[in-house]
Amino acid sequence: MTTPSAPVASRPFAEMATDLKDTLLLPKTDFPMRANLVQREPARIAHWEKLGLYERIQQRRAGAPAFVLHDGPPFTNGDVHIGTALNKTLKDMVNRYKSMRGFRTPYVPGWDCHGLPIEQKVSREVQEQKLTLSTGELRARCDAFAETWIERQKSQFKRVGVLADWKHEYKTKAPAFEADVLRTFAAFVEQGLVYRSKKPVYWSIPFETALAEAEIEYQPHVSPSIWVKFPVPAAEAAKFGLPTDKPLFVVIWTTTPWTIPANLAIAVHPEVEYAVADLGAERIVVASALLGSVAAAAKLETQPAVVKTIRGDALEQLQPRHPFIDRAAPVVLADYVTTESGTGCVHTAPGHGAEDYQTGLKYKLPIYCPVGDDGKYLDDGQIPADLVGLTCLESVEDLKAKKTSPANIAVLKKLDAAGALLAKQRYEHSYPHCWRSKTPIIFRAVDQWFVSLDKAGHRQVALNEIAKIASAQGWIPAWGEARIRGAVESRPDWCISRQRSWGVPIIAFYGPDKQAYLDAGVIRAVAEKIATRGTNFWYDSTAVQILDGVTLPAGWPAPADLTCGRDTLDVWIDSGSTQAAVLKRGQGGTHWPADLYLEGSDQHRGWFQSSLWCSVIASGGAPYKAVLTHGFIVDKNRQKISKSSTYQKPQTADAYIAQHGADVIRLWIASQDFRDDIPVDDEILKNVGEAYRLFRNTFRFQLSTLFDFKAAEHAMPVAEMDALDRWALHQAAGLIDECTKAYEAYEFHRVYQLCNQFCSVTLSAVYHDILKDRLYTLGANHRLRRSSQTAIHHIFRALVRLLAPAITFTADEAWSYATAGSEYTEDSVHLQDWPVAPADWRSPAIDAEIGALLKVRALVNERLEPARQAGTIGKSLDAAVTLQVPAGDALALTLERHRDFLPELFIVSAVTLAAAPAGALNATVQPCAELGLHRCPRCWRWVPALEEKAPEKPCPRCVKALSR
RNA sequence: GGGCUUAUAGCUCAGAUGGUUAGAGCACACGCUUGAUAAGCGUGGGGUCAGUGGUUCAAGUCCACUUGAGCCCA
Repeated sequence: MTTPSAPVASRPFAEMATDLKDTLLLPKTDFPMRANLVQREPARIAHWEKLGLYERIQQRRAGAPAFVLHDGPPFTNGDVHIGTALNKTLKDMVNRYKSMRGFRTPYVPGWDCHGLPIEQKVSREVQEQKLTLSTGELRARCDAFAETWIERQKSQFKRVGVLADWKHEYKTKAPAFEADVLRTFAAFVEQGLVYRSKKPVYWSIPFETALAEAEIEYQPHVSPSIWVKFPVPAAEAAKFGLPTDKPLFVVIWTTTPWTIPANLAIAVHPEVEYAVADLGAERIVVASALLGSVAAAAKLETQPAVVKTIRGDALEQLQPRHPFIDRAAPVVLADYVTTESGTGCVHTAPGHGAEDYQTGLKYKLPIYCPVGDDGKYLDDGQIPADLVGLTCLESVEDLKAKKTSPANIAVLKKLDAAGALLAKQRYEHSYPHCWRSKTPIIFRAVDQWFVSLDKAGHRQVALNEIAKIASAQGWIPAWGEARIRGAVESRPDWCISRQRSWGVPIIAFYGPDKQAYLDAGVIRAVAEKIATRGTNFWYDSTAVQILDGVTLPAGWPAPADLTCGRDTLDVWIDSGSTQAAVLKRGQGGTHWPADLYLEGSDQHRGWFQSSLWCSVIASGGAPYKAVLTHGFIVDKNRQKISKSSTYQKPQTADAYIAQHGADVIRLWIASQDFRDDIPVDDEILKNVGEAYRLFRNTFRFQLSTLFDFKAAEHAMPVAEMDALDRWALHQAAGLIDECTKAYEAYEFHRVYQLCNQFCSVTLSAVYHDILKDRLYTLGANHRLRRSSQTAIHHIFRALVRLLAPAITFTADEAWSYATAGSEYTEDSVHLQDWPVAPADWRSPAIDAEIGALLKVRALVNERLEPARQAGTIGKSLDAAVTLQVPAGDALALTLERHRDFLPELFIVSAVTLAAAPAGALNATVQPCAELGLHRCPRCWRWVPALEEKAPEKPCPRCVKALSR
């Protein structure tokens, strides 16, 4: 670090002595006007690291009550996005504010390392390199991938000025952390909440593996679409008041004939009108609106006559029969049924579709999936013998030959043979394909692990906790309560298993009969081993090795007969366990529950919820006392940036910082009401840049006017100070109050607005402008000058600290110049206490009086303007003002009392008070030059007479100043 | 389609419990200053408070609907 050399004594000596300007006490500082943030900030970060600023701040508050902001971990798969930087910066501002307020603020940053996006990225690389890796090898690559990004993100967070306990950071892939995730899982198991059931997933037949949404590609595909008749027994029809004199069928439409054997129901819309239509020999039920298209598909020559119409909800629990399997296909109701295509009667196979699954759960239908891992029909006693063993797969060869799958062909034949096929057509549509095999995927229910959320009353506990937090005003903004309440109330049982590799393995074992074995004690025992050896231990070992030394529960097969499960836990269990792995363990000096969680509003359904469930189940209560949320970054049209045409540049934090510097980005973050969407564009950042310069110049001006002021020597007791200075202190006290209130409410944008207004109006346009005359022209130790310097000194120290949480770099820089006289200091502004205005700063009487005078000043300024426009005066000092004052009222008395102060206040050369003829206040302006006044060459005021004896002929006041 | 939210000058924000001609800073225009100078000061223009309809003596502020936008879900 370099200290710039002082440029003070560099004037050419020829100008010295005789130059009156040199006799002025002009402002002087090394604090540069130009911030040069992009270049300079990294040096300050290095300075802070060398100091161990984070540790110093913690030491400074050792023993103080802690305020724990628990960090939600960013996902470690890319550069820090500007939105992520926004989140981290808000956290940093909260921590810095709280720490200055006197709290110990341990901040343990986290990293979310597991999950599909990383596994997929790594898998694609592996695929491109045509490698075949074991699960363990793949996981090692994922680990390395995450680690690389942790390091890069860390440096990017530091670059924005985030201060954190990087030494105690947590990573969800760390063995100790993974062990805690498993302990959370063990708590679920112990309470009997974990059960096994089926749920449909995307399934790749060639790879016999589940796929995630992100792993499927939509491609054009030709499917056989079929209209199938489900016979309604006459007795059933009669029950529902449907005609029984001809055979009656409910007609469904599907493009996946192979799912017909798994059909368990027919869904209709409760409010849609259905028609019983006469086809001559038989009658069919379809949605009235679709009768025409069904007739066309069936190639009927005449439009069938409608015998009867009936609303969908009146058909509920009608029991049509499956066309070729001996069971009913009950009519159920579902809102997703439309009359846009098909028949309005939707073939429902709960084991083969997402909506079908939901409906299945609602009607308590089995989640039936008669298709094996290999895509072939299983012999389960229900599947017709001639279908067993046929595959649903359309191989790449089939696709080339435009052939449909053997299963489809066989089902079509069976339907035809049963007389159930009303119509058949080629159907071209976009269909999901496996990204690796390029074959169509199927939707297929597989065994999953679920957590029951109602069994032990946890949902009620969670809802109670939500209410409790609400009654303590913990949801900020308040609507956060409704948001998370909705998520918690409507959440179905939690499916916690994933058929993935990059995650925490589910410690489950399978016997020879494929029976699953799960036990809390075993999970805990294995977690102990994983805590030291990492989860690869699970993948690299046999059940015998894993269970070595573990006492098995009664009824378990011998370890030699067990195999290890290959599912991993939903990553939301990882993130839901951070409160256990970090807060419960007091990592880095934290405590449970946290005082605050602070994330984007999407996390009501995400991390806030997963943390709540995990904490409620394992610990009986919420892991946070308050939850603060922010919105998302949008463009100037309030549209998400990804949709924006103007913003195609990279939206990384680094890209923004490289252009504006971290402090401008931080100030932008502080300037926005982050509870709503947060717009960013060049104009906004340009405006913030202006505000930044305003703050910087305010600091600079104040520093420069204090160049010869030493508080210990020159500071004046407030009671002895000049009225104007006491007015300024009163204003500053108000600013401190308001800003503190705003920080307490996390309304940083109010701080920004308040400080902006304070600096530009209260200080720059009024206070500082008026002060220049006395600061520059009076003797160094003049009472007024020292009085003003005392006020500036106090105001500066308050203002810098009020802004320190936001513009951390600049505040620290200004603080260093003020306290150490150089660019850097060890006693950083971030180690200081929050400013509190002493009682004697407040003087409402003075404030009211000066306030009244400032109103007159506004009038004077208005009257000055025409003269300036006319060219008769330039600066206001060139004018003499006559005030016409209504006699006898309060204002007249105030003006009279401050008569001698008025020229200084108005920054004019003379003020005369006169009685107002009309009874209203007015002001008239005359150029001093026309009044026979003389301009002092030193202070530029116009005075009745100059001191002719002095060589430079200054005014008497300046002569006095010079004589000191 | 559902849940939650949002809409005040070009930009960022104020506008308790409904009550005089809707405020501030920035930006903009026109000047001044050149002793905060890649700074500072003054004056000024600019808003049918997203739209429509209601309640009321009175609505940016309450109600309904519509439209745009965001997050989440389907």
